[in-house]
Amino acid sequence: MDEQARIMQTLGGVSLAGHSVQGGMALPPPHGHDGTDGDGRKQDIGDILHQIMTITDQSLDEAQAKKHGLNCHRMKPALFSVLCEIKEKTGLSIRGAQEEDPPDPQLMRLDNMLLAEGVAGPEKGGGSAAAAAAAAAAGSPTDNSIEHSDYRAKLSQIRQIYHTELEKYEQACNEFTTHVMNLLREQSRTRPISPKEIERMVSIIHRKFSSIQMQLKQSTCEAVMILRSRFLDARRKRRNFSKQATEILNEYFYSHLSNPYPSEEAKEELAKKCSITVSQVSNWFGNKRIRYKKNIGKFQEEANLYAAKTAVTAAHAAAAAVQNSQTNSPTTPNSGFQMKDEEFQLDSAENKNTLLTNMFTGSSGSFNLPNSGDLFMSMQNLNGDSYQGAQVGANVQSQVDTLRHVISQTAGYNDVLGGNPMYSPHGLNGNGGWQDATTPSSVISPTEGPGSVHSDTSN
DNA sequence: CCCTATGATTTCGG
DNA sequence: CCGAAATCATAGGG
Repeated sequence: MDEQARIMQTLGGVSLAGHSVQGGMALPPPHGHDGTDGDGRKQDIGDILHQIMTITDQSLDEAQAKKHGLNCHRMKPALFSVLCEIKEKTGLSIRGAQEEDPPDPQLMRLDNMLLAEGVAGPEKGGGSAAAAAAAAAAGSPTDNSIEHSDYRAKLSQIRQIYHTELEKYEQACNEFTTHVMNLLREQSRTRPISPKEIERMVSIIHRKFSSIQMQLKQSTCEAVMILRSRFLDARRKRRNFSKQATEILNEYFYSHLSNPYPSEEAKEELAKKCSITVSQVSNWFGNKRIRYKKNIGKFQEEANLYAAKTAVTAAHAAAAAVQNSQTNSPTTPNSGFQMKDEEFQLDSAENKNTLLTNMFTGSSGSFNLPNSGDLFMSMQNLNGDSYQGAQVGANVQSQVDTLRHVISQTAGYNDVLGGNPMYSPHGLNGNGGWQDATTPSSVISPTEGPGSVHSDTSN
């Protein structure tokens, strides 16, 4: 036991010195005890330790030979186990000092962003997808998708660089890790290196490499941001929609004035017709609603224009029927329809609308009005739902004049075609919202909409 | 260069 | 997530 303690003491010093190779040579044997018997062995141990300490100073072959010699030394197992014990003690304190790695929030943020941008995500086609997008963009006349494909091409470029770099880092990391692990494993035969320590070493290496990765991610993020600001932000440099698109949108808007909220399908259709996106349609209607409501007066002309236009369009469809049912007595148009007057005792203007509408709807059964059966809707549609009407009547050409005649003979209704501000925004209630089309209020004077009408936002 | 129109974005409420 | 409202930023006309 006495001897054991001595060895321990000696090794304690050596082991620590060996850790941060600074001893250079074995410590002198500790003093203060009777050491007459173990002198030879002490010499032995000192020799071994010296060899261990200086092993790195020697040439490879030499060291290899020496190592082998050490490995076969009779004292080796005992020494080694003691070294391990000591190491265990010091190792604990080291391990306690630096605990598990925290899931770096910065890295998480970068990862999330890269994922969101589609840079880090699954390879979903990669360049081929971009090529396809470019091809699609080239094929279609949608002008903003050209920029978009450009953006995507650049993005996929970034993505490619990112991936190759990442792969490179990963490979290097793995190589280095295995190299170090082999080294340590090899050394663990002569030095007390526990598997846990190897693990720790590996994790340190990984941390180092992941910090490099983070730099890569960081710069990739920056690149994406720059790209975004160059392209996507350029969408703020808006292009006005084509005249035709605006036309179509306005037609829809004014023909659904009582409820200008296109359904998803309607939006899609409008988007297709206008060569814009659905969200652009939504934007347009959002803007239109708010701006219309804010200053109805300003939109009167436009409203009348489109009302007239659609009325005329509808007229195309209806003209034929109108013509052969009665061309000479338009003042009593309800003769041929099953209208019940008592149900339509509204003010005269609307009554006229009703008459005309019923003329149209009654004579041409192909008017599939959204709320068919609802006469108020029909009235409002006269103002007029040309959406379906345009399709139905597109081929009728020559009856415009007839219809004009019919309309003008319908007392007072020539306002519609004349463009006078008689157009009434049905369905827009006084609170600044569009109410349900099925419960229309009485007509609001166009010049007395919610809030000031003619002042605009002169703030 | 100013002014208005207009498409897009942001903010806020349901 | 949708829509209202406010706001931003540019287009486009004079």
